[in-house]
Amino acid sequence: MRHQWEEPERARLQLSLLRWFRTHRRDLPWRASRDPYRIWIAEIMLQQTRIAAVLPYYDRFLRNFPTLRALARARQEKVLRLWSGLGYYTRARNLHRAAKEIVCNHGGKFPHRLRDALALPGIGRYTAAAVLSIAYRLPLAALDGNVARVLARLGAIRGDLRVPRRWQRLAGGAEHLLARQAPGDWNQALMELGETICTPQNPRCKDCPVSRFCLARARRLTREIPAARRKRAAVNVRIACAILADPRGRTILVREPGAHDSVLFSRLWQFPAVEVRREPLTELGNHLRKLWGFGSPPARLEALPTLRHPVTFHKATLLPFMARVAKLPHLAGTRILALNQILELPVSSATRKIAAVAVSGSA
DNA sequence: AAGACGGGGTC
DNA sequence: GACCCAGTCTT
Repeated sequence: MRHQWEEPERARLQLSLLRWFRTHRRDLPWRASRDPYRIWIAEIMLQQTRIAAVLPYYDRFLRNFPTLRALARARQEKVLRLWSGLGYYTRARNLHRAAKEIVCNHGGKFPHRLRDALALPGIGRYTAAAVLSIAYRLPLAALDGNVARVLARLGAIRGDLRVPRRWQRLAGGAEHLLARQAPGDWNQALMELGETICTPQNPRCKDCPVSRFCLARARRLTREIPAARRKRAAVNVRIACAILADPRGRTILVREPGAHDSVLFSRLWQFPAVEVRREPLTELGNHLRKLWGFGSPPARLEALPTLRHPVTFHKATLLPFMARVAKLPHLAGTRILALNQILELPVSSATRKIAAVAVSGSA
């Protein structure tokens, strides 16, 4: 990749892609301004997450926290609630912490220096480069999954792009190729190309503005590049959970995840749950007895439809059980609220799914 | 260098 | 159902 495009070839490639971007640039909410705060929020939400998934969250988040200072002032519970369903909840926790640090150490303004940005929690090389190049026009190349794929094809780089050695090489190529007169546009152009044209499968080379520079295309390697990521073997888990309903239609949520289900419930509010080894009903009953302490948990648990919830390599089968109880216990680390109002607490998608079957099951 | 961390679009 | 995404952090 290094020195692959010497002048004037490099300048031609840059102009071709930048011209294409000016006409194909989509109107996305975070492109409406160059406010570093708004760009930062977008970049964090977009980590490992598609644009379509982010869209409904982005505007709502900015309405609730219009400024960096507003975010820094907020309660973490509210930040997580607005992140609820988006996944990778550490991002929200880090975002909140970083906002506080920026208020304390940088006067409430997103830092201009690369090393200051990198020192913030949740901001790595990619995000720092993206925010600083777009908001402040700093000449930093943003290397993400899309850009890596585009560069690998342009330079006919084979093998797993994620191995550090190869990623470093791609980063070098990205720096070399960076259009320094318009780094923000350049980075976004590369990402946009990767997402809409230079896609993982069936790239639309016919529509590609830089196909004539592409070594993979010349060598008919677009299908081989990039190499597939190696995948981890799936692990099956069964989780039994209890939806308890009192006469007023309220239920109880807990925030004491067992070690096994942290990935499912992400240390957010959840229904009382236990990983099933043998017999769901018995084991869930035991779990509830422990939760209740010396009181008496519900006697009859009614099975609701089973749910599948795959997350990463975990293939979870959720076994929801519903029980009517006369009175819910008031315990530390628990919350009692109406079943149809659990979205007022930060919960994972698994908890949302369970609540949905419970609502339809109890109707 | 490898693993953990969510969720859903897309083919 | 598999693949993979506008990655970062920990071990």
